[in-house]
Amino acid sequence: MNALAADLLRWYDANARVLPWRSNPSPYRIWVSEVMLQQTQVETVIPYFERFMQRFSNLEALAKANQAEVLQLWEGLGYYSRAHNLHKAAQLVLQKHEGQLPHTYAELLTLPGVGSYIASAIASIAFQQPFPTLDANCRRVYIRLLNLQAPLGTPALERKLGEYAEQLLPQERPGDFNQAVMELGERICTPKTPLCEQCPLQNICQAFAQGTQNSLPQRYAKPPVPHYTVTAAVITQDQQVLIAQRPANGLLGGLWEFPGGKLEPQDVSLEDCLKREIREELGLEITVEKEFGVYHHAYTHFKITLHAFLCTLLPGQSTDSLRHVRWVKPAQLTDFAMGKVDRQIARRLQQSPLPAP
DNA sequence: AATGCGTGGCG
DNA sequence: TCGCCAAGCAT
Repeated sequence: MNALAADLLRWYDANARVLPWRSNPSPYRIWVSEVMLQQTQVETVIPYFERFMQRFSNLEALAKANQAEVLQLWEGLGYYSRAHNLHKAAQLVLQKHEGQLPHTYAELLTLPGVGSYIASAIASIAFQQPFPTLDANCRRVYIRLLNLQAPLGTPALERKLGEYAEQLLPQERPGDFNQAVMELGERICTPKTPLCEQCPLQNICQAFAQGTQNSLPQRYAKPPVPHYTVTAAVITQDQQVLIAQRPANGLLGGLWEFPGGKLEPQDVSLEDCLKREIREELGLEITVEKEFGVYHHAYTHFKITLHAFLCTLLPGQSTDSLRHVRWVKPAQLTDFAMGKVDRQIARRLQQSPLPAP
């Protein structure tokens, strides 16, 4: 084993945190943890993982679950296609692999939601196979060790990182090595103000030697994010409110919301915007009664300011033919998975009585 | 291959 | 307050 791997594994053995997916590390638990950890930090994932495992303690339980319940347990974690893909993949494994997660990298890669990182992570951590992981932590650690100045994402850099990861990976304990690099990146070799004094690799780190660690890795500047004004309708009737389910794919796919949409140039007012959106999306005519809060939120690629309004249906309007809407009492809103803003609106509804008919 | 996809924590 | 960043994947 190379000296770097030996040093790092020694550090890991002495410092590795106790994490739920490290105790009782079944392939299923490791898989779920890796999907949840995608673009999401360890501290955020822990409570979600615990709840998920309590409800779906094995692959078969997950495969047989309702999609709605899976989504509900995922609410707040974001990137909801992960939940859809995980659920689909569990059903696929149950049908075609007799409930056993495949052992090979190539087979893992065919599962929906499993890409090169997660396939390597499962193969190495669950099945002790020598596949190097290359996530954001590993990239940062290797870029600093080698003092690489190229911006993230450039092909030459990616190739170099892949070769380096391959070269460092020990045949023994590949899964622990991968986790050690990631945990070093998360706790010591952090994006801002890394704790180089505590780093077991300080003496071989070229960025530390040059004093460049704080400016690595380099990135391309991100384009400015657009800001939209959005309206949402809280349509009430007989002490119930109308919610609508979003399309299965795309932003907040499959989640429930208070219907509405973006303010367009032709809208002369927020009220105008909301009436138009409800007409276009649901074919319903509404009366906009009263403001119900202003909400700010930042998604990955844009920001919104959302104006919610209490509304009522005009006489003669019916929702009977609409498949993706439900009338629910405020207390029931908890049963429907929602994004953050709509959940805030739902909570406010649960705290304030609806207007009397 | 460039872009869309959530949310929370941090400085 | 606000931009940055995170155990990436799909298309």
